[in-house]
Formats: sequence, structure tokens, C-alpha cells
Amino acid sequence: MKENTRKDTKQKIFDAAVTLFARKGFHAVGIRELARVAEVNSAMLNYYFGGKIGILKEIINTAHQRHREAITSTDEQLTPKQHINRVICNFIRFFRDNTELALVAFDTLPYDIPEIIELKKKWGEANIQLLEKLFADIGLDINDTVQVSIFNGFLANIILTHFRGRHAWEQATHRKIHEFNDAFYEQYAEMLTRFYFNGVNGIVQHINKTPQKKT
Amino acid sequence: MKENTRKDTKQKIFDAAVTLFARKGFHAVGIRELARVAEVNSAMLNYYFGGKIGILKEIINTAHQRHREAITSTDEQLTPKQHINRVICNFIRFFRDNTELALVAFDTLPYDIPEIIELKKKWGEANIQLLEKLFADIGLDINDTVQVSIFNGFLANIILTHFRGRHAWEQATHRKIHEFNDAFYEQYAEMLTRFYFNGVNGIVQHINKTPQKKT
Amino acid sequence: MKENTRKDTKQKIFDAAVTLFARKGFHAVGIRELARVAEVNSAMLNYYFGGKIGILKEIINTAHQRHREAITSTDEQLTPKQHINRVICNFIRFFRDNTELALVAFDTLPYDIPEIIELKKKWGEANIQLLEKLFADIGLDINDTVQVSIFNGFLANIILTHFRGRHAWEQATHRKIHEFNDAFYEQYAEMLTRFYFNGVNGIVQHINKTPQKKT
Amino acid sequence: MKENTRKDTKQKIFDAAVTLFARKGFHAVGIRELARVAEVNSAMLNYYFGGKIGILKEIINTAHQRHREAITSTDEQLTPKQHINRVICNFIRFFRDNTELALVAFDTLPYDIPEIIELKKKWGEANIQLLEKLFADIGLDINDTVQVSIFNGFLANIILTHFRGRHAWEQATHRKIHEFNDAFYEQYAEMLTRFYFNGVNGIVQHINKTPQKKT
DNA sequence: CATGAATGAGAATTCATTCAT
DNA sequence: AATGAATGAATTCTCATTCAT
Repeated sequence: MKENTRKDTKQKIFDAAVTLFARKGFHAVGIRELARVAEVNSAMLNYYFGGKIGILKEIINTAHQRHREAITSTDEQLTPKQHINRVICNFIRFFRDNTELALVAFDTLPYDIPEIIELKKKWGEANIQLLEKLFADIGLDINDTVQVSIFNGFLANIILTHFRGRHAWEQATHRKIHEFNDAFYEQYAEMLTRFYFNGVNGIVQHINKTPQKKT
Repeated sequence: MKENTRKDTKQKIFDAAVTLFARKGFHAVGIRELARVAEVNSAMLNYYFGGKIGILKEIINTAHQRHREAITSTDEQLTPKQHINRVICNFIRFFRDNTELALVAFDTLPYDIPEIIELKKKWGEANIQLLEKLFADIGLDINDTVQVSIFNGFLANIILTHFRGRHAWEQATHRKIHEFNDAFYEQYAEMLTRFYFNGVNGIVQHINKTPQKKT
Repeated sequence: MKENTRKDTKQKIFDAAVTLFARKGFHAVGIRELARVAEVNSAMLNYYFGGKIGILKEIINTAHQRHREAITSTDEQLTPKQHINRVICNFIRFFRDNTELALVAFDTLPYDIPEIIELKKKWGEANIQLLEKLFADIGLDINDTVQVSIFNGFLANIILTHFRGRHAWEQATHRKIHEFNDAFYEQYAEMLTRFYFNGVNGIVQHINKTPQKKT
Repeated sequence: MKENTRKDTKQKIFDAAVTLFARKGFHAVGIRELARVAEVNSAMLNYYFGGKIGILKEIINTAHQRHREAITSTDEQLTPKQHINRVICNFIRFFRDNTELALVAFDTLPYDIPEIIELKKKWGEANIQLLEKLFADIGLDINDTVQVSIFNGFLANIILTHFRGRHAWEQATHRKIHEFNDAFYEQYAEMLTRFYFNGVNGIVQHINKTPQKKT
């Protein structure tokens, strides 16, 4: 007796792929394992996604779309510190809701699959533009390579690092860490805002005292 | 006429593995490709390392040993700010000298290979102890989960993130970025020190004003 | 709005199959490709023909029926040379009008599909009877294995060879050869008649001089 | 206990491929069946030939090389009739010794495999040059499309047709036809020579009487 | 130490066909 | 009559590893 509606099958493949890719990496997951976990015939995978790479593409696109939505909801008038806090809270929200999706989309090494390289480039360029507004707002110089190198993807990365570590730990121990609850992430956001705000301020003040030119 | 000494063959395999694993990920690299790049017979790979996983193990061990050496050379008497700066400089030195080695060792997802999970756990635990000294020195509370969550692996990760991005870019574009020279990394270290020091200070001061306990 | 009548769908499948089988061979063509080219749902193919082999069967039957019709219209009273010329013209007409159909029906290797073997045998035996009349008319001995070996399927094959070569060339170069027009085939038929008539005569005369028996 | 020398394995694959491709066609033969018939591990097939297409390539090259050797041994001073007879005898020798090889090489439809198209083109062009000498010797006009269309590949094709039919019959009935022995082929060669010689003469004489121009 | 042949399991994908709608 | 989802077997090819030389 088939209980699947059409939509189910594709979604089941997608979900299983996100989970497995996040745990083992794209290349370590075979489509047979994937089909088994998704409880789906392995040919369906090609039927819906055109191949294994097609699934990865859809994961990457979905992740970046949600990521972008999470970020771009910061268009109100805010003080720099509020701005930072809003970005951090959005990031945390996004990563909490999409931990494995984000890990797959942002961590998968793609240098052997040209299509994925292109896709990552495309999204990477799109993201840079989003950061510029924040950078300008808090007084950082978008043309200073050193500053950009430090802060480009900084907040996303530091938060991603937290979730990567948490995920790794939970996978390795097969135990969920209940400590990481709402209360924790409130504190986390507040402290990270403080840290980032003070850190940036220290830099901006120093630069204003001793201006320097960069090629 | 072959000029290979014993050491050469093993080293050639190791070097090729570091490069290829860094670019494509562990599972995406086949031993035939590896042997071809290393200009070595593919059976030699099993002879010297006992298998593909053996190579990864050796890479992880080598990376963590060098990483540890780089960190533990900070046993002199230093002010907190000097301490931070020293750690940052050591990290940068380490990652500049061992970019691909570190990327393989720290980024390879291993949840399908029990031996690698164990190895990573072992090194992970060893590293935490190293951090405690720094945390204590700059006034952070090692028992506060939020603080630990932010700062655990923070410096290593923010620098690793830089090198991961740089490596990704260089691989994708097949061009070396000459901007990232000694002068750049001097500035980078200085600015990151300032950022970190001010950021931590902001937190410590705030906590001292409103102390709170965490399990 | 779909304008397909029932007959359309079946015919579209048949036509696409003839074209594709002629170009790539029966086994090299998948039913999905076939359905795509025919602009038809792939399930229709089973609905109308009972399976992929069913299409091939219908092609073979159609080809042999038309082939037989083309040949058997030579029942008038003719001189041997006229008889030969009539057969040649009929063959040419048939192959020009049904090039791909004939190529599929006569060239498809079927020794892995018992049903097709049987079908080919059936038509093969039917064709031999048709040749006997021609053979007797021009003085060839139907019981002489050597003569039969040379002339059995001779005319059909030499003409088929021409169309096979022409088709191959046109497919490989994606260009139609306009040289092969009505005028060309008139000359072709005339010259082939002459060649065949003189060739056969040389043999018949020689045999009459030095009669020989064959088992 | 392995009884294979190195050379055996490759040869066994080649031989099995020739037999199977001749019987069922290239695409109808799977590599697993091929490996089973050759009594060889199916991976060896890729090891030695780089893939299924690689085997076909080698078959085509081998066939054309032997074909060319068989033809080009006619460089003595001969009368036209002797020349024709020599070519016919060489063809028969070649096809008797290499029936299946030739059937695969000359009959395999390749319009879906670009590499094979190129290979066939290459050999096709090479063969045309060989024919020119014979054509000139017996008085045919190499620039007359009609004549070339009739005689291009004529002798090879009429003999190939014989062997194709014989092979098909023997495969379908699973019985060898012992009638086709040395004595038969001597007669066959003689009669075909006579047929061809008289047929060509009829054409040449007719053309000399009523010369015509062709574009 | 080094080689190239060999192995058997597994990779991703496509196959012809069936079935409920 | 027609559709699109589903199936399970089959496809070619590659995998990491072993072994005799």
C-alpha cells in the first residue's frame, strides 16, 4: 500500500540527503544508502533531481535563499549596535533552523565539480553585496583588504563554527545537547554582539588615530 | 634510472594526498588518482600507509602535532595582550606553512570512519587543555558555556576561515593571491589582536558588573 | 490543446522508431529517447506496441510487406533483360521511398531475441520463392549452391549497400546529398541492369560450355 | 590456481567481444556477459581497453589493418582479369579468416558514438585510395558518380553479404554449413570473377560507344 | 621495494515496464 | 487515451585492496 503523495518522495530524498551529506560529506554518501534512508526507490533520485549533484545544487540554492531571506530582513533604521545584534540574531535563527542544510551548503568542498564551483561563486558574489551595508554602518572600510579579510563572513563563520562543532559533537556522541536552548542563544547573541561591537570599535578608533593606506 | 630513496616514495604519497584531499575532500580522491599525482605505484600506498584511511590518519596526526608545537611555544611570561598576539602570530605562522595540511585535518568530516572519529576526539580533548591557560590569562571563565562556546576554537577558526576562503578562491580561479604577503599578515595579526582584545575586554567588564552563574 | 487523434500517436511512435533505429541501432535507442523524439508519453509505447520489441516487429513486417509488393508487381511477360531492369527499378523505388525502414528491417541483428529470429526466418523463406522465378527466367540454376550464393539477395544487397552507404554518409555529415536525384537513379538502374545482364550472361555461357554438377 | 598469462586475458576479452558483437550487435552485449564468456573479471575489460568502446575501436582497427594487408598484396603486374581475380581471392581469404571480426567492424552502426564515427571515416577514406588503382586498371571512370556508386565497395560488399548471410544462418540454426569448403570458394571466386569481368566489360563498351559527361 | 595484473564489491545512472489516476 | 510516478533489474565503470613476481 503506497502512502506517498507525489510531493513526499522528493521531499524525503531532499531531507535524507541533507542529513547524510551533513554527517558524512557529499562524496561519502552513496545513492543507495540515500535511497534506503529516504525509504524511496533509488531511481527516483535521478527522476526528481537528475542525479546526485542535482540534489547538492538544490540544497545549496535552498540554503542560500533562506540565508539571504534571514539577512535581508534588516532594512529598518537601527543604530550600529542594534544593527549588529539584529544580524547576529538572524544568523542564529537561521542556523538553528537549518543547521544541517547550512553545513552542507557552506562546508561541502566542490573543487572537483565545476557546476558546484559556479554555483558557489554566484552566491558568494551575491552575499558580498549584502555585507557592504553592515560594514559601512559600523564604520569599517570595504576597500581595506585586511579589514575585509577579517570581517568578510566573520559573523556567519563564527556562528557556523559553533553549530559545526555542536553538530560534530552530537553526531560523534549520538547525544543531543539540551544545554543549547533558547536561553542559551539569547545570552550567546548578546555576548557576541558585545564582543563584536567592542572589537570593531577598538579597530575603528585605532584607525582613526593612525590612518593608513592600502593598495 | 629511478632516483627515489625509500623516504621519497612515502613523502610523495603524503604530499600528494594533502594537496588532493584539501582540494576535493577525502572521499572524492581515488587512490589511482593519488598514485598518479604522486608518481608512484598505487600498491605502494597500501605498503606504506596500510590503506587510504592510514594516510588520513597520518595527516591528522602530523597536523595536530605541528599545531600543538606552534601553540605551546608560548610559555614565557607575557601580558594578556601580548599573550593573545603571540597565539595569533603562531596560528598564522602555522596556517601559512601548513594550509592544506590543516584544511584536511580540521575540515574532513569523519562520521563514517570510527577510527578517524576517535582520533579527532583525542586531539580535540588535548586542545581544550591548551586553551584553558589562555582563557584564564585573559579573564574568561572556563566554566561558562556561553563564553566557551564563543571562544572555543575562536582564534583558530577565524584564522582557519581566512585560509579556507583564500585556498578556495585560489583553487577555483587557479590564481595565487599575491596580496597575502608578509606585510599583509603583520597587519592582519595586529588588527586581529586589537579586535580580540577589545572584544574580550568588553565582555569581561560587562560580566564583572553583572555577574551571572552558568552550569 | 492537443490535436492528436488516436492514429497520430501510434504513427508518431512508429516513425520516430524507424528513424532512431536506423541511425543508432535497435539496442542503442532507449524508449525514453524514443518517446521524447516522438513527442509522446513513454507509456503509450507499451500501450500501442506491447513493448520495444513490438515496434521492431511491426517495422520488420511493414518493410517486408512493402518490399514484397514492390517485387511482385513484375508479373507481366518480359524478356530476361526487361525482367532484370524491372526488378532493379522496383528495388530502387522501394529503397528510395523506405530507406530507413529497410535499413532497420534488414540490418538489425537479432540473435538475442528469439521472436525476431523467427520473424526474419519467415520472411527470408518467403523471399527465396520470389527469386526463383527471376533466376529461372535469366537462366541461372536454382540448385547450384555457388550460383545461389552469388545471386541470392544480390540485387537487393547491392542496392541496399548503396543506400546504407548514402544514409551513413548523410548521418555522419548531417548533409543531404542532392546528387542522388531522379536523373542519377535512372542512370544507376540502366547501368546496373547492363552490368548484371552481361555478368550473368558470361556465367551462363561458360556453364553451357563446361557443364558441372553440384550437390 | 591461475593459468592465465598476462597476454591471455586481453586476448580472451577481444575474442569474446568479436564473437558476441558479431552475433548480437555492440549495444546488445553487456560487459558482464562479455566478461562471463571471456572467463575474465569484468574490471579487466576497463583495465585493458579503457571501456567498452575501447574494445570496439580495437576491433575496427584490427579488422581494417588485416583488410588492408589482404588487399595491398596485389602489387604485381597483372592483366585486368587477373587483377580482379586476385582481389576477389584476397577478399575471400580475408573474410573466411576473419568473418566475425569483419562483420563487427563493417556492420556496427556507430552514429551515436562520435569516436567511432571518426574512426570509420578515417578508414573509409584510406580504403577509397586503394580502390582507385583497380578501377583505373579495369577501365572504370573514378569521376563518374554512378559508376563509383555501383562499384565502390562492390566486391567487398558482395562477398561480405555472402558471409553475413552464412553467419546469420549458422547462428540462427546453431549448425555449421560444411558445404562452404575450399572447393566451394574456389568455384565461387572463379564465377564471381567471370561475373564481374563480363559485367564491367559490358558497361565499359557501352560507355565507349555513347560517351557521357557527369558533374 | 616496486610493479602491474587481478579481484569483487560498489559507484551512479538508465533501462523497459507497470500502475494508479 | 493519456499521464507521470514508481519499480527493480541492468547498465558501464571505478573503487580500495591483494598478490605473485
